[in-house]
Amino acid sequence: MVVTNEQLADIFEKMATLLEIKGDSVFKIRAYRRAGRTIENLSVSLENCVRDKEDLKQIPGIGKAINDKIYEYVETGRISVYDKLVEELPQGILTLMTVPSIGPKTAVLISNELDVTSLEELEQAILDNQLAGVNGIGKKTSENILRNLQELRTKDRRTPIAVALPLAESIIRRLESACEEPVNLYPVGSLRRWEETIGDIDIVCISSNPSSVSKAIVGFEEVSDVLVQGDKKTSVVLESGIQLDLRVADSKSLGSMLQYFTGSQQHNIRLREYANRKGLSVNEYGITNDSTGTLETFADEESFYNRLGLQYVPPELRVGINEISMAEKYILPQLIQENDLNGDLHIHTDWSDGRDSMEEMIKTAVELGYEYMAITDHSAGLGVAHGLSIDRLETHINNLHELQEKFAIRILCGSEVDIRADGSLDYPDEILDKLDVVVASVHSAMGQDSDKMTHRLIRAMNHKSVTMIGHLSTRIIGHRPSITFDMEQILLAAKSSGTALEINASPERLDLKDTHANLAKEFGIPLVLNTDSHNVDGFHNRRYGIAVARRAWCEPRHVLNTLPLSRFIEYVSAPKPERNEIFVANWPGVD
DNA sequence: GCCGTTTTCGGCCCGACTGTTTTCAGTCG
Repeated sequence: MVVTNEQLADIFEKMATLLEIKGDSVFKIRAYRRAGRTIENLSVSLENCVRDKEDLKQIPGIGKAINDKIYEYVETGRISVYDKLVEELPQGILTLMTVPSIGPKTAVLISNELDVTSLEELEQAILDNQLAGVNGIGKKTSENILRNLQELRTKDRRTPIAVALPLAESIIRRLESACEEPVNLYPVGSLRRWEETIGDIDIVCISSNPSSVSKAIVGFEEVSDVLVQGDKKTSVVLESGIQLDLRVADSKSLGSMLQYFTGSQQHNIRLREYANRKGLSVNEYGITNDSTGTLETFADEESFYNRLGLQYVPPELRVGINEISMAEKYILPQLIQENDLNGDLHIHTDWSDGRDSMEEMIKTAVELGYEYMAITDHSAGLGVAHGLSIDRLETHINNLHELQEKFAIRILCGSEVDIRADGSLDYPDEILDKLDVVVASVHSAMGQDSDKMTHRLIRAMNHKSVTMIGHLSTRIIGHRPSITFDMEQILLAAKSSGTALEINASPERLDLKDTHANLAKEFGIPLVLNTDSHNVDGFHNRRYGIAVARRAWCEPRHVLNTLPLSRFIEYVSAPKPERNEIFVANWPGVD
């Protein structure tokens, strides 16, 4: 049986909920929940750790009890304590709690009074007027539950960041122009932490007339429902099903507000625990000295963190694992930024399935200030993408050489070459030898079992012409799951063969994902941040790829295409086994 | 259940809003 971290995270999250229903200690519940979140964000596979007999207690938030339960689950596929909890609690109670506004207390109440075990039965019971009137539940609560229940069915729980971010940006622009008084709006929450999917759009607002902002948002055409409208907080649901929370702040405490609403919740809990140990209490308004009772406010986040004796923690790192203890020692990484990139090495044109011409794509790369780029149209095997036959590829290469004369950017000849089912490449060696950059990717036979897929990928990596593996997992967020393979073997092979791994910034891919990119970085494998652009707008997706790299704790030195041109050329010109050494040597003075 | 430069026991983040309550419990983030 394969055990994924997601399964383990899910089971501990469920356990926390079951204990909540049972009315167990809130601290025990919090410990399980925290363990679940930690496991979710882990880059190593716990299954592998168990097989290697590693001590999981060194992971923050995992002690003896949870360590043993993870071992039990990996070894037997069950956790007996969990099974017992499920058995002793009413059937279907976890399902009831998936409805917003139904917490543990309400779930127990509904379960006891109405004898329902599914959402369909609950809906019917409410429609039959059985819920309103049950102790503590009035007409309004009953209506709320019904509405939340029905909404749950129609909307996806989380929205991809590439949908949520442009939407938030547009709302912010429109709110700014809709208000008469000057207003400052800041996206916070999972959006600001650049998570790959977003729960709600959270915005912090500063204005001399906050109620006018609240009024403006409620009046927007696409608002389908108003959930909360108070002095400090307004929540609405948009037609798309996305919830938007607006929170009013005072400019003198903006730093604390941004910090608090950026989260993550887990980070904030850790931060407040840390502050408590120093005799300070933290809330969204500032920091209170426990002995004097005086509240100190902060106009920006940096001074807020510094007051606590901490280095500023970039939002992408605020996950609540070990960033606070590292900030305490001032050893957080200097994360990569968009302008660190000097090139893009995965670009399609209208020669294969791209929309824009080579000239247009090159011009855009020049405008971005890049020193180099690789044009990498598809290989012949990918018929649907109008892949290039050998003859067309040779013409393509000649055309690129001619174009090179006209542009002040180094244009590398490349290809995104299909990795066939057996791990061979879609072009013969003679033509691959003529290319500067080869992105090898899986586009077919994605259902292979883990062994077969692992061997297939390793065979491709061992090819002397393959510069990097493109979008390793091939997942499409929300549509297609990752292919299955043994990550550790892939990383070992990438390292020994001198093959780089791509972070594909295309927002529906984000592949490698953050935890895998982090693992690759730890293995010392060069990462390449590519947009996989199919038109000129595609280049701007690099911000999503940068977010993945930042969430993976990457500095510029971990990413190959931050190298200046001469050093990058030195890297790709060297035989593969020598490349890792060159990559490391090209960043002198860092360990 | 986890954790510790005060601790191996005794702590454990903090506030806004709603609905149904006449003072607060439940939920959410």
